[in-house]
Amino acid sequence: MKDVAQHAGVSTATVSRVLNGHAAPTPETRERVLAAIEELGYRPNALARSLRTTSTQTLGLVISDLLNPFFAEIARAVEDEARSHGYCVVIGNADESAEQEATYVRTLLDRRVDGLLLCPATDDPSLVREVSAGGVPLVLLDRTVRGATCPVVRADGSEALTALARRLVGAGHSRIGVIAGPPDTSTGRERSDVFTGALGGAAQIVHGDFRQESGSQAAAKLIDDGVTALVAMDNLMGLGALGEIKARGLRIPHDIAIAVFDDQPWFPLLDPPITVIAQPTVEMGRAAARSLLALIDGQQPDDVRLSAKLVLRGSCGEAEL
Amino acid sequence: MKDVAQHAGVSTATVSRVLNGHAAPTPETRERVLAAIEELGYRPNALARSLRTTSTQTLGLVISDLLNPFFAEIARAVEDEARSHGYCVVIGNADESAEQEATYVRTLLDRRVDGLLLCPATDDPSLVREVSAGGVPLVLLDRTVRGATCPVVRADGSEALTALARRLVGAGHSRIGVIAGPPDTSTGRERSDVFTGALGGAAQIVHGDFRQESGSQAAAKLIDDGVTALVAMDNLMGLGALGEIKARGLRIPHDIAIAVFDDQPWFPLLDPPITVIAQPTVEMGRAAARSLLALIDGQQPDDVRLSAKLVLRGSCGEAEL
DNA sequence: TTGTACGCGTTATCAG
DNA sequence: CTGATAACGCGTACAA
Repeated sequence: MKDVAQHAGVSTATVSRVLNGHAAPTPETRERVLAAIEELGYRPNALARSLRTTSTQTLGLVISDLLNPFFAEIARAVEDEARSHGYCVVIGNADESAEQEATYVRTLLDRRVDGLLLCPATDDPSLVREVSAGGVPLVLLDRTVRGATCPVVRADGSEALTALARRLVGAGHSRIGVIAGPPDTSTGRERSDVFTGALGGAAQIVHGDFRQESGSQAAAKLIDDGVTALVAMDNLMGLGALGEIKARGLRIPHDIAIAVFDDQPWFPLLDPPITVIAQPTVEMGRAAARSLLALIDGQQPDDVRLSAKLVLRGSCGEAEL
Repeated sequence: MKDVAQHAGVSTATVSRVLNGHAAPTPETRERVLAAIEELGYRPNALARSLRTTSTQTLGLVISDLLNPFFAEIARAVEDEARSHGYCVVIGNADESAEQEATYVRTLLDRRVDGLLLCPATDDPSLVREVSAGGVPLVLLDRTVRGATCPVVRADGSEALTALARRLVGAGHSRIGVIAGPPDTSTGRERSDVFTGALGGAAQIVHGDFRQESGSQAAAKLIDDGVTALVAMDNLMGLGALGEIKARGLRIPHDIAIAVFDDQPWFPLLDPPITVIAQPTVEMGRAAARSLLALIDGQQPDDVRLSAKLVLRGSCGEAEL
């Protein structure tokens, strides 16, 4: 910057003013500064700028698992929305580990992100408290924690899950297996609670960890137990369950019905296509980003609940109804 | 930091020394400082630290498309490797747009990442030159650019593609359709060049853009032209092609054979399972991170070429051979 | 071993 | 409209 100033025959202050679009500088000096910048290939140091302004124009996003397409979609939506407001997003991948999540959150805070978007790995509120204590704007995404005091953006699957339960019961299923998420996550508990509630308690539940492998194992256990329908509460566990079904040579929906929470582009390719509960991922990501930006702006955004939708495709025997 | 110093009855210099694990401070003063840090919940400002040390312990990764599982896997591998070396990764999503790619690269440079990993959207070398001119360590990943002078890490699909070509010809296919990537990307060109070369020129090529929609359109065109086999040079275009095949009610491999570049966890679930050319994504990501760290360390890492492997599953009529 | 003082690259205040 | 100058939070030579 000093070089640029010298080159243009002005002070660094003036260079700064040109850079920040202040009204002050004469068109003529502005021209000279711009020319010098161009010639020297000068680029301002964002670190120094942030140190001075205490604003990084950056949002932190800590997600549970980058390899889970559901979160990848959310990440992309967050990024789109943020960019359209002049913000950058730094993504941290917690890999469904509370420890790694905490590490990332602290790293992002140390780098002074202007706000934080968090998909909590567990419903333990301690990390959330830590962030709040630091006074950093925080929004929870997809999952919540016990006694959360910050805005939460998530999908509401109640209606869809209830409809699905009715559908399965109506199709004559009396032994239904639920492949649920971890009991210490809000989505892991709520989805299976709502579903089994609608079922009237006639379900068998196995908890997985939102990963493919756990879906296979849970499916194996439930099939051995004689269920005639399987509901996977996450796309990765659904993938695992489908693999187990295929490995056993079972036919869908004749031998076993299946539905999956989260839609994926390849579900319609299977035979029969898979019935799913689709979450509005893009809207969730965008809404979360907007809420966080509002919070940063000093406003008090409300919680957001977007509803998930049941998409019937045939894997629950819909065609036969 | 001043607060901590006061609280512990020392100078900020001593606090700094404790923070950075210098040998100097007495165990006793160290103890006091640590206590003060704990009590005040002090966290060092990474911005200020980086400004002073000119090192951010951060790697930039600009990828073509976060929603493409291939890149998501790479991103995760890069992150794992980087973290194990004490580095953090900032991911930028270029969305297959050269413009957005350039924006992200500049943003990352402005934030003074210690090095940059780039999956170039096109083979135009100008952006790469710009980075190199800035003296920032740079490694190209998956794709290269014309006249690249920096280390490149990528998969070599020649052997697998040649084997696939032989297989298809051996199975009696004489009209083979290739769904290639954009001609202005190295992977878009090379894969179809190698494949059609091995075929002896008897292929019809349609270029897509590494996205699902373009895969459907390309497949439609090629099927209309009467091909009996389809090879998609990327998993997303493969997804699109499979959708088009399903929509037309064609049977694989009887009516049409298909193979896809990139493996995906759901390919084995289809009936028949899809034959693929699998890239070593994890190793690519890790190798790229290692190369970049070596470069940052002042070494001169060589290019890395990992070989992709043909995985026969049945969608090219292997069972009938 | 510890403290003082300077500088990293910016922005903002205050004179002029 | 422009130019000194202080300050952002930290690391480090230098002196004590």
